[in-house]
Amino acid sequence: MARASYRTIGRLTHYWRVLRDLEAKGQTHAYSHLLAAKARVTAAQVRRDIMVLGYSGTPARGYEVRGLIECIESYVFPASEQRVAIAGVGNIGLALLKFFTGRRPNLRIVSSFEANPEKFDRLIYGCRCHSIDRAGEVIRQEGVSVGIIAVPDGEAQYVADTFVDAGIRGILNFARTPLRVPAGVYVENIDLAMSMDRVAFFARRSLKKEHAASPAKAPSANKESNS
Amino acid sequence: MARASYRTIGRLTHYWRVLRDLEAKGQTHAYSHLLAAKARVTAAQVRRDIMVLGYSGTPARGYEVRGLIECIESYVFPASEQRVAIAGVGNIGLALLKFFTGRRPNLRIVSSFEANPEKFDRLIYGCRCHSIDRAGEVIRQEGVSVGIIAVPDGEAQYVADTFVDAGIRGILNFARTPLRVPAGVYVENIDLAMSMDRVAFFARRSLKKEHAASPAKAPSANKESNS
DNA sequence: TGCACATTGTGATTACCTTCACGAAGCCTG
DNA sequence: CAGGCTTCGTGAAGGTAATCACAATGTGCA
Repeated sequence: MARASYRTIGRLTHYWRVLRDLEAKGQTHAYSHLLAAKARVTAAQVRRDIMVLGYSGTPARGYEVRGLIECIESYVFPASEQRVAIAGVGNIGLALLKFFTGRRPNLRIVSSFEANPEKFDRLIYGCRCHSIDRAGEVIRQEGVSVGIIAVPDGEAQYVADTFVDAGIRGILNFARTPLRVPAGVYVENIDLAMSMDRVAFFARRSLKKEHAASPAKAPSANKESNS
Repeated sequence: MARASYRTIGRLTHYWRVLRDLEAKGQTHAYSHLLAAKARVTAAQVRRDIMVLGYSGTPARGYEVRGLIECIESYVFPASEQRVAIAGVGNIGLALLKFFTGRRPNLRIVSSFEANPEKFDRLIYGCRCHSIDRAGEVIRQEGVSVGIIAVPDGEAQYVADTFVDAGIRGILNFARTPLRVPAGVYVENIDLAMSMDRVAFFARRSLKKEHAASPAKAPSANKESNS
């Protein structure tokens, strides 16, 4: 049973969503073909991904929807509440806080941190805002293991260091700074400006190709945004 | 001169940023080593990426900062204003609108679309809000080539179809629906929930590894977020 | 002027995913 | 109960992107 890669984990959460839809529609079984079509991947890819779960379907019936859902849940989702903290409740940070609140199973943003004293101690979407200087203390106290960085680029490394020192092992980074973290700490970067530039670039290229009447092959629909 | 891949384009925009910083500090030349260190990639990677630009450095001096900046700009950034439209000015959409306004060179969000009539015709960050039903018309009129989708999942495909029909060739998709688009249209997906789940997963795995005292090898800091 | 050194540009290699393709296995039909 | 069909599980092959490693090149110094 191979170790799940970054991409595999992403797809598994996707299958999970598809399976929930199928279950809501009353489907009890699903073939890899069906999952593949709904998730826009190949059937072989689906089977490979499910392989890492150690879950088995049966030829002729495919995968049992309920069983597979539970298997994915126990594999990729936290068994008990996993706590998250967010640094920066500006423009993007606020939107993320609102977006994530109550949305992921067993994942909860419990604290936010800010440099701006005006926001200290306020409750924002049910989440207390602290000074970034108290981050270490609060994170340890609350048992936070995941951090979101949504602060200006220049402060990102400082926040990351604070996070790591306090025991955080996974960081979702929206700053454009590539973070330096010790081995074993997972960082996923989402660089909105980079993604925007890239989309604009390929849109232009596609238009050019059209003019040149060449078969217009863009890297096509898909990628995950990270740095 | 190889064709630039999705990842290469991303890194080039990153080098561009690094180079601008260097220029601001008065540096006139830079070695691939230096750029690599600042962008957290390998020197060979930097040289390969620069290769696709057709730009050459000199052994002994490395790359000329000013020249390389201009070369990257002319390669990845629009030569003249490229117009963007955004569908959905809810939580995330609004944050994006605010985030992107005036931030990228020659890239401007000129219109927004909504299903909610209350917002029609309002100006939001200098950008007029239209009914989604008028999207085709407005997009053609304004010459928009890039679209951002920040609507609820269920509406994403409809918006994408409208965008594509109107001539949009690149889409930045924040909905969790994998979009079906014709070949030649570039889609970059940013699935925030998926990224969050993934970070949480690898954070847990890292903690577990620590307990198991195995060498804790996470996929490590880096990835792009797309579907 | 010529030598020694550091860096570039790039063919070759490696690593990682994805896809192919096929043996094994369960179900349905007759 | 047996045959045929469809699907799963997975070793092998293929593709793409990153890394290695080295020849070529230009610089500064003696």
